[in-house]
Amino acid sequence: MRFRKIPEETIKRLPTYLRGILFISQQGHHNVSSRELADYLGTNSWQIRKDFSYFGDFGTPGVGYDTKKLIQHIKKILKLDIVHKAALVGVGNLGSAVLAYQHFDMYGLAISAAFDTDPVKIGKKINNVRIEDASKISSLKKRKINIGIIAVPLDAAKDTTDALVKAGVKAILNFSPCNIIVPKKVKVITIDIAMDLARLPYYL
Amino acid sequence: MRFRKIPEETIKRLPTYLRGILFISQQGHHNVSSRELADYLGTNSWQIRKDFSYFGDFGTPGVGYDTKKLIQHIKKILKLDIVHKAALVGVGNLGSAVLAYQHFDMYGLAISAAFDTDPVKIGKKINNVRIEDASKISSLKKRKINIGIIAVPLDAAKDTTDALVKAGVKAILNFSPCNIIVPKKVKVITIDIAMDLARLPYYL
DNA sequence: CTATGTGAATTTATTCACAGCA
DNA sequence: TGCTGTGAATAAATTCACATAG
Repeated sequence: MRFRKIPEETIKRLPTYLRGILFISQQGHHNVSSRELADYLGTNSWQIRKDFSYFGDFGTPGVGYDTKKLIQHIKKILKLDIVHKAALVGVGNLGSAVLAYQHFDMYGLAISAAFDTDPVKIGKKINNVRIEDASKISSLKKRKINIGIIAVPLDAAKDTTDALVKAGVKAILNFSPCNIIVPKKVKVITIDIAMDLARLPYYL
Repeated sequence: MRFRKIPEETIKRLPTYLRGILFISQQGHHNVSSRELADYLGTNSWQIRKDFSYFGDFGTPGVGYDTKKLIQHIKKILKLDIVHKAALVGVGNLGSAVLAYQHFDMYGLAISAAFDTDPVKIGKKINNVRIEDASKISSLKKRKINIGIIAVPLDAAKDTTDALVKAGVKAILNFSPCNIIVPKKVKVITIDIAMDLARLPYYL
């Protein structure tokens, strides 16, 4: 294996691969070929082999990949080998959905704090997470939580972003349909649901 | 202007551009330069000009783009110039969030049907949409609704997909963390929230 | 003089095709 | 023989640089 920088597009695909391999592993398979994984995920085998080739020789020609080893290695690359805590801001419909979402733990992710401004919600517990007053976002620094999830209404997005950045958050998942402005060292991934839905008619 | 195929990546950016131009237009500006739009959206001006160049000469050198014309034209390309009806399946936390989402109408999109299997939910109204029994998905064909949104739990995703396809749905927004299998003529866009969150630790 | 539109250059990603190993 | 790993070929997207138009 030759060392090379892992392309951004490969990084984007890794979580999907991880999901697929975890599933196949749970089915009791100790090995998986690039073809099998590709069929399961709806991709093609050469893409998978190329992607895997960026970070090591894991496969056995004629056999395939050791699922356990592969899971460990992908987790390591994505830094999912240690548990990360995330803080949710905005416990409305979308925020509640995120809190209740069942599929984070397999990636070593846990939402361990939630904030809202609504006095009715503050103090309540959802999925074992107590909702705190949004003014307490600053406490994230002490609690060593450096991932934030923004699920507040559009007009509160800017202030929420600023509060998270001030609290030392280094990565943000943003559900607001807007460009949030952060220092360069902070990574933002935006999921704009309306934008993806708006793209569908084009393909009709 | 020279005719060329619009690249897929350009199509993906168009809804964002549309959002930005709509905002700037609502502020009372009749013109916008590629630089202004780029600053607002957090991108760069040459990307915007290149993207726009694929579908016409809209700009006036020295001035910029006419916002009204640009909005109309982008809507036309994305086929958002006519109102599209979408059907939501699964009115849990996430489904409710999607139903309550305020940002669809500016794209000419309306969720006009909702389905669930829970008898407690069936018959209730959320955001003026009555929740119907999931067995009635087949009625979408008659109602000329050809966009589906899947917000059901993972184990119900396959059956829901099949029901939507059978009902003549031609485009699907899928929130389930799985590869749903559809005929080639059906377009699927998957939003896997856990996958995007799982990518964040990598950048820490 | 300002901002568009676009060829050309560059970078990045995908696909192919096959050598080489179990 | 079956499947990996990877150079090489191809395709696609981004970035630049500048001629051109108002």
